[in-house]
Amino acid sequence: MMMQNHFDSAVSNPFEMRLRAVTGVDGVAVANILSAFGPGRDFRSKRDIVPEGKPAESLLVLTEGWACRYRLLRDGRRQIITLLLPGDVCNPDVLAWDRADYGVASLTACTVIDASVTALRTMILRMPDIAQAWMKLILADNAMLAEHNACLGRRSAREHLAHLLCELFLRLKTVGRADVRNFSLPITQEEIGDTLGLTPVHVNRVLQVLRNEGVISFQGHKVTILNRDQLRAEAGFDGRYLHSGADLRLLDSRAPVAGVAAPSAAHSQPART
Amino acid sequence: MMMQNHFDSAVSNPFEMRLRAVTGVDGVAVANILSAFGPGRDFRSKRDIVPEGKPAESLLVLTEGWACRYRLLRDGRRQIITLLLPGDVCNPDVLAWDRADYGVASLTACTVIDASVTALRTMILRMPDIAQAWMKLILADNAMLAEHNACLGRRSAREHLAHLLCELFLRLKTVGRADVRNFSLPITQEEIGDTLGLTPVHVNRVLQVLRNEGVISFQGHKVTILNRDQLRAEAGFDGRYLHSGADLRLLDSRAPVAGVAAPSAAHSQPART
DNA sequence: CGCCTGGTTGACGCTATTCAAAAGTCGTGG
DNA sequence: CCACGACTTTTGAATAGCGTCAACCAGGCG
Repeated sequence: MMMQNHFDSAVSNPFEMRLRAVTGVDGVAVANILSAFGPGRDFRSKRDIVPEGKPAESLLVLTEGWACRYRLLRDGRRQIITLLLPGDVCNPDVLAWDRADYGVASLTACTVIDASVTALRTMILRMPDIAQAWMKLILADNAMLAEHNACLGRRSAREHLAHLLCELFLRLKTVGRADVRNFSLPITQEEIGDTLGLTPVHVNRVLQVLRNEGVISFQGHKVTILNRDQLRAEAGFDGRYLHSGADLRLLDSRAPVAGVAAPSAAHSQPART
Repeated sequence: MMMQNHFDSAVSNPFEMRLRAVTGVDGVAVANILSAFGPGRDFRSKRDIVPEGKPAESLLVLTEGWACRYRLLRDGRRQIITLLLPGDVCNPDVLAWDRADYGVASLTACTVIDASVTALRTMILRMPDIAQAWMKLILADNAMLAEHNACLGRRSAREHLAHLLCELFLRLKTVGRADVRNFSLPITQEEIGDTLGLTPVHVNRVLQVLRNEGVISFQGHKVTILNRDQLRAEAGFDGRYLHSGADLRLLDSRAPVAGVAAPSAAHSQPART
């Protein structure tokens, strides 16, 4: 069953990294899953990958760049349901229905690999551990949606934005796309607003407050977390919902992570409980 | 594998109804799934069924009454992630992790049946169609969470409340708990607020506007949808995301449903497009 | 060089929150 | 049957948070 797949460097493949982190599957199962996918397709920035309500015939995984799932209201208001990062499954529900309730769009230039649904389904039917792996991926998605509900319903704009930055940092970390305290946030403030349920104007203002207070720096779509403890505290962030094996202490200055050079203590500020 | 289960009347069992509606599984598979569950446990109103962050050892299904999944922020703010109605799975993620990210609480007196996770897992491993059924249940949950995100992020209080009423009506309908245009809404306005991300005071005000305009009537926790078309239009409601086979035309006065006596035309108002 | 997209800023308005209190409602016990 | 207390619904007034509108600025690209 194991066959050649289209990934050159297994280690740097974000989908494989995420698969291992979330599902805990072993090497053979990983190779089997990956073997179902074809070569990548490239998309320019801000294109529909799957238009809303349009049936999709294959399951898509983002391997490079940023994308999103979105819902549109009739009058044009848009809610970004999930920001999709490298390694994320774009449309898991294609495993159950051929028509998704949402659209998938690229936010930057990006590349997507796809697998035929029937191929995945037979694989799932024959290999129970792979079925379990997909179940975990879907449930991880579920957990993220639940947390976002809490953010949208009960957190202030400031808390919500801080929460988003914490989440993105950890998610990017688990696919090897974040530094010790910096990461790239290559989307517009309007798109951030569509994610948080805010207007771009308000996103801008809140962002500046966080900047002026020295919690983060943000210039040219590069974010640096200057005060991990404060950011985490303001967000009320507890990353366990990510179920991604990411080391949650990455956001805690009191618990530097083994295997990482001690974070420059000169810049990180002490916790202020 | 088929064995006696604890349901007296298969037809009126809401979990079975939902299972059939969402997953489309046949009689044998349904019986197998049901056979994994024990007799019901009863809960008083407003109790924790699974406290937040506490590990659960079994999968729970609500068969009577209302409950919810919720998340608490440190300062006491609560977001109800999902309202659970008869037939709903309380904690699907127990299939992947033993510790849920949210709590489950009863909102009314209710009864819950449970199945051991290991029993379900072996069943899933051996019977692919049952694995597929659980996948669909989970993805249906996912779809609902996504829609709620759009509600929380981009709908006004009024739109959101209208949307909630539409959703509850259809969901109750698929488990046989709603009339042609009435249903019972046995929770407090504070709990509605925790669902919509609003304060109870504001829920009260919005509710009254809808009442005064004759869109709904609402007294003693009984809701009557007086003007289906207006309610649906104001909510921007499209029930396909429910994936429950519910007849979406139940909310459209122009398409009365076969098999149902013509809704009393004297009371239903004409569409006012 | 001018256009276009995206970021920034200010003034103003509306939606929903907050605080507070009155008026039901319901279960319980006398 | 009535009285009591706890919870829920309702109402009002004041406020805060975020949205809207509009203008201006900066950078990239044809």
